[in-house]
Amino acid sequence: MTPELKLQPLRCLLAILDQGGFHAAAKHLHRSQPAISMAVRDLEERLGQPLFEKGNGKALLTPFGQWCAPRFRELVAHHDRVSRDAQAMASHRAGRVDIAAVPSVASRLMPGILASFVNEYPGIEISLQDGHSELVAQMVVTGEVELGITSLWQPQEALESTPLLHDEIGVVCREDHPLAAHQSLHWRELTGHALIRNGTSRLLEGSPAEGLLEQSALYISNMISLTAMLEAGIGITTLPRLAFQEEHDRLRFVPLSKPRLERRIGLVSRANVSLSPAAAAMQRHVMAYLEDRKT
Amino acid sequence: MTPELKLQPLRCLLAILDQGGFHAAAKHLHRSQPAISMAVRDLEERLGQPLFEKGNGKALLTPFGQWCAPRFRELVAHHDRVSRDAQAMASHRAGRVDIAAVPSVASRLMPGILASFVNEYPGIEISLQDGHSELVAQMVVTGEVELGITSLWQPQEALESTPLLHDEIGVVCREDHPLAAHQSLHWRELTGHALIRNGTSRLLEGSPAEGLLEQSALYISNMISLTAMLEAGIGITTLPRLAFQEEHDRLRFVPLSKPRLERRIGLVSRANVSLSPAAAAMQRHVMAYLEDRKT
DNA sequence: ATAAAATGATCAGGAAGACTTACCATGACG
DNA sequence: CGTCATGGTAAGTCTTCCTGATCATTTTAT
Repeated sequence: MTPELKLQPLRCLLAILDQGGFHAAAKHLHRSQPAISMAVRDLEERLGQPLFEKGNGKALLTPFGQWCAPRFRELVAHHDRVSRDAQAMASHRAGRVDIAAVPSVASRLMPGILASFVNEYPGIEISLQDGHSELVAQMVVTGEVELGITSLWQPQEALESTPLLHDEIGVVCREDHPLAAHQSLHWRELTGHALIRNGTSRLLEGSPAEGLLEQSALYISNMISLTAMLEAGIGITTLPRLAFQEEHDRLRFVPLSKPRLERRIGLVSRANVSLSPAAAAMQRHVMAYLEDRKT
Repeated sequence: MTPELKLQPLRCLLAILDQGGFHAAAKHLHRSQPAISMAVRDLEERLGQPLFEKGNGKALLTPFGQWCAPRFRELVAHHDRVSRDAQAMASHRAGRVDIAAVPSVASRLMPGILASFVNEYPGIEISLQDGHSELVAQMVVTGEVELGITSLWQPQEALESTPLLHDEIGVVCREDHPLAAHQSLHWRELTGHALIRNGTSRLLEGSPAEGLLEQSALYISNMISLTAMLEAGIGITTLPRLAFQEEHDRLRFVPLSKPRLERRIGLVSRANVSLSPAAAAMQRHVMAYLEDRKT
């Protein structure tokens, strides 16, 4: 019923109009002149009406042709737009990645990563949000974000993860605290000191130091508040090194050596679902960036 | 640089999505299944990115594919429209308009409009379908129809709209309902009465009467069912006047005066795309018809 | 007026592409 | 463990499309 108008003949028609003749159009399209003739005839047959006035030697549109031409032009333009956009999307020159990361990574690692990424892929839109590790994992599972950077808790069915770096756990206290002078600490040395729990405290769970958590009466989730409490000398806390702001001159970070604890930070994405081109580029970039940085 | 996307492979892709599998698509397109596979592979090669997830047995789009699919669908729809229009024009049927309208307009306004239109333009084919307001807008955007008559929700980028008329919102209840005797109503007077929500209830959102919706336990989308519920005295509802069938002798329409609410009905078409002659004629006709009718 | 040039149309042959038939690999299910 | 579904692959056939040569007609130049 409705004939299938192929794009090439339409392009021929438009080229004839733009270039002002069959021969010129042929040259413009890098085709031979008969090809143009045939394309036009094919179109005319499909539509059941002549597009060009016959008889006189010149290329002149029929009224029907005049009616068709702008629509054909629009259609071809539409095609080119779609094709170009898809091409741009496929080759990472456009697109969008949504990322979630735990706060420490978001504030200390991502700025550098994103700076070099936007430099390399200027067309890609990026959205970064932070949340605690389980929230990050959940956002990846639900598809709210495509990539997550978070603690590798335990292998989850729906997630695919790549380890990125190890982050050592240590004790944070004020510089004048008795523990501040140590080079490293055994967990027993913490007993008796007021311990403030925070969002990363669950990293102690399952280790010999787990018992310490039960003695702790304070839980502070906000990092700013936590820092203020530590500076006020209200107690000590445990943090991964990455989450400790090393610039703080009144606070000290002392690694826990027995047990030596660390969280493994990794890049997670949904399993069995391939990433968008933009997200794949981001994934490669993150991994390359951290690989470089290790050396 | 920009690959030439042929239409047939695009159709294959869409058929796979719509029919839910390669085999089903093949049957639908009267092709063999390998042809579909090859078409998809051809597309993927041109774009440089896979469109379908490999490995698992099911036909699942990659994110890139999900991004592409709606654009491809739009492009194919555009082609079909151009092809159909040209075909119609070639066969002296002078044209064709596809219109979508919200149900109230389709049932109460369009009969009169179309009656006079076919009288004036006997050669033009008309197709009218109805759907809720967002569906109408979407059909215009995708090019499934050229003209839409719908609630002007908020100005949309891809759409061009012309206001046609204002449609007052009111309360509909049975004639023996306590509210039926009023000439107009303040929204507070509705509290305590069982309110049935319907497809037009979102018109109350953002107004003082919005709170009423939360008390409502019933949502009925079908107008016939809604009328039956009202006649049974199960509750009251709000409707634009145009959606209320004035012939109903057991139901009453009482305007809401505080707040006075109205939906603006308008004629929408795609922006930056010229209408077919037939659609342009229809657009002029609709506007003239309603201008006449106001007086 | 006549030759020269340019227009588009036509035809046969060949290269490229698309479709089909037949067969293969894999995963779900009883 | 076999059966049925999925989609992927390979070789052969057929169609489509393009080219090169040639023709008919009109326009232009001498």
